[in-house]
Amino acid sequence: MSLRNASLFHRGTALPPSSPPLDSFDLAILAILQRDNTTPQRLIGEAVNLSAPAVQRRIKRMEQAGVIASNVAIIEPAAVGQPITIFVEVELESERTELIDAAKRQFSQTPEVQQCYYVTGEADFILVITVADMGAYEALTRKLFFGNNNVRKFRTFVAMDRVKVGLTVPLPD
Amino acid sequence: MSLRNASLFHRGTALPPSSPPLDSFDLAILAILQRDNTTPQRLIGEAVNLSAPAVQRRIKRMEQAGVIASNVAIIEPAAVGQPITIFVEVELESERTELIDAAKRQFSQTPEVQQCYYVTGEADFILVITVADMGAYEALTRKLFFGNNNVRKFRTFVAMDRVKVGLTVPLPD
DNA sequence: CGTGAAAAAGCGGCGTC
DNA sequence: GACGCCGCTTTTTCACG
Repeated sequence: MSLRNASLFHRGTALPPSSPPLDSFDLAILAILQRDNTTPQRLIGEAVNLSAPAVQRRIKRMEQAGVIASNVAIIEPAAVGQPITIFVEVELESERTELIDAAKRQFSQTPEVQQCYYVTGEADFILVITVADMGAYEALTRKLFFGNNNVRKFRTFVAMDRVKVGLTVPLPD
Repeated sequence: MSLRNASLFHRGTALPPSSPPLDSFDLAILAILQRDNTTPQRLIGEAVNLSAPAVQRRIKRMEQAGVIASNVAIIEPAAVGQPITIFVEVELESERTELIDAAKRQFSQTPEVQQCYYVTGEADFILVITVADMGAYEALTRKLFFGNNNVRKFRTFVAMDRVKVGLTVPLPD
């Protein structure tokens, strides 16, 4: 694997170099927010033994530090007409930097591509895709893979069961 | 492309029966909330040409219907000591129902396993795992895979770049 | 669905340790 | 520097038309 200077931190959202470490209060707050970020600061304060303003200051600090990346509503894909989830392993012909970057760009711009990771191992990319039906997936493969002559091969895994939908990060005790 | 959604059935994750279909207002609201669910209802109302209480009623309805699965803070894994993301394809020896279910249970209960899908294709499961370092991953493989004699083999893909972190669902226009 | 009032939550300053 | 207590402002919530 030709590892160029791969910075694991991507996108300007890297953590500030000198961000103060998280204490147990911060972790307790995060544990609540990643389950339900509509929880009032008052209740969070009671749960962690802190006043509401203290909770508020910590949340704001963690947002600015990038610890909290965003606050979002999680939508059930089936409810908006995308009931099928598919994993795809993509292997490229060439791993030249420009071609890798071109692939990243194309995958990023495709709305059906929910997640795209550049990986080591026997594949170069792993994609998580949601579609309305297999016809839509077939059309997508034509555009993304067969229509791209830098794609050597790809393997498809259709999800039959979403056993665990991890949004939660395992927090230290 | 039809505006209305078609039938939405996907195994266990079915929606409550007879939930009213989503109209273009609902979709516009969802598009905002899945990007930032702290957006005031007043601003959402201005964006979609609706009053704040109307927005609020629609949001509540979609929450109860399961269209909005949850409201969460997205945490940067690196900030909480889990900078490494790994994909794993797992192939089982036997696909007997009890063994499949046992595997589902074990993966679900493992905190490092962020996502777990039961899939068709050349593998049976695909896992998304976050860990502090490769030592932690090696320990995990011993527990989950080498320590489980129903696991025939597994393939590891270490993420070098999170090109796209899709939480957003592609909404119809 | 919109209007308007009441309740609640978010937000900021100030004194204290 | 961080906390807690106080107000003020904004948002949420729930009548009713």
